[in-house]
Amino acid sequence: MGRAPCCDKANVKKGPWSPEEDLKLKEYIEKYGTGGNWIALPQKAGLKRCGKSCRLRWLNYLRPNIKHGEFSADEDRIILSLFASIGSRWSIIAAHLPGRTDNDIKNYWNTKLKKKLMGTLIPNQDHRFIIKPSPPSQMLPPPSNMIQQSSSPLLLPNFPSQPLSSSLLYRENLCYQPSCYAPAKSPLLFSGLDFSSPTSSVPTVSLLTNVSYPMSNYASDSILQAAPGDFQYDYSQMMNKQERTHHHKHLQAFMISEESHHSQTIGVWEPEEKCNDGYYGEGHMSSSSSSAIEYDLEEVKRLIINGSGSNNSVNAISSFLSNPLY
DNA sequence: AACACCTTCAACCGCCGCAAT
DNA sequence: TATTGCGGCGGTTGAAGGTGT
Repeated sequence: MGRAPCCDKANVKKGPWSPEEDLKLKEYIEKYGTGGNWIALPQKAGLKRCGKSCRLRWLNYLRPNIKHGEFSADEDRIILSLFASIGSRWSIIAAHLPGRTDNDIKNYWNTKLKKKLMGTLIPNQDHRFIIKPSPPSQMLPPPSNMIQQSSSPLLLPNFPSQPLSSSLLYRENLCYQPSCYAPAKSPLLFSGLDFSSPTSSVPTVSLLTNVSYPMSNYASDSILQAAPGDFQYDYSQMMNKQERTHHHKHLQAFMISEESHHSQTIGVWEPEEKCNDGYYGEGHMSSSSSSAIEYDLEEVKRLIINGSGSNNSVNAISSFLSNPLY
């Protein structure tokens, strides 16, 4: 049996809202609130609209302190960083941008930001993409054990030749996703990476992500990783249990050492099923390594708070945004 | 000026999670 | 435990305006 419609489709108005309707809705909500029942609201407010439509209109347009207009560079940075971390979870991203709605950010991403990003990539003959190199003056010296030592652009395997759908990067678990946002000049980008090997056990470098998930098909199963300057999100707020179980069956935590530029295993998480508080964190580390992750996460937090120059996430996005080719 | 194509973004659609029953 | 209904979310659509030819 299908669900009953939330309203009588035949008797509700659709399409753009008139100023009169806006006024009615605004005045009603300011006077009585939503009453926790959007379905009943339109009738009470004298509107021939679906409750969902009223809710959307209020949240995206009428409610106080909505910010319209151009997105700032800072907002760009936040969106990019969060998208790299959590994908197209617009409501979560919107929560980090006061005055912006998820719809706004989604539209902005789909119409502008994504294109800016694509503008930094150059397709070559075999449908791979390369990152436009930054001017030499901005290049940092590469680490000694860097896989790609040349000054030529970094090759990204199998980058989709189709325009990116809003959630493709996340959903396809593209291991090179963070590099899309990173300027080629970042040494960490190259550290210990072998993007070309589907079976490589070397995790991707999580440049912009906080603690990234899920990990790629190219890396070994689901790998959770952190980079210096990254910070820990409570992913229990971002994924439901089913998702977590799916993505984190055999969790491993990695720390990318900025000094040595190679991956270093610092702990292995127990399978998610064993977790009972819905939080991926210290409590679930195997005992032999729990202190390691605790210390490192604290260190990571400290780096963020102190802004001690190791904040690769921020630096990478800043570099990306300040790249003259951007 | 007229037409075609492109871009933007408000609004809709359908699905999901969760609380109430 | 199963069902129902609502709020919330992300993906998609299509009208309107902009731009190019």
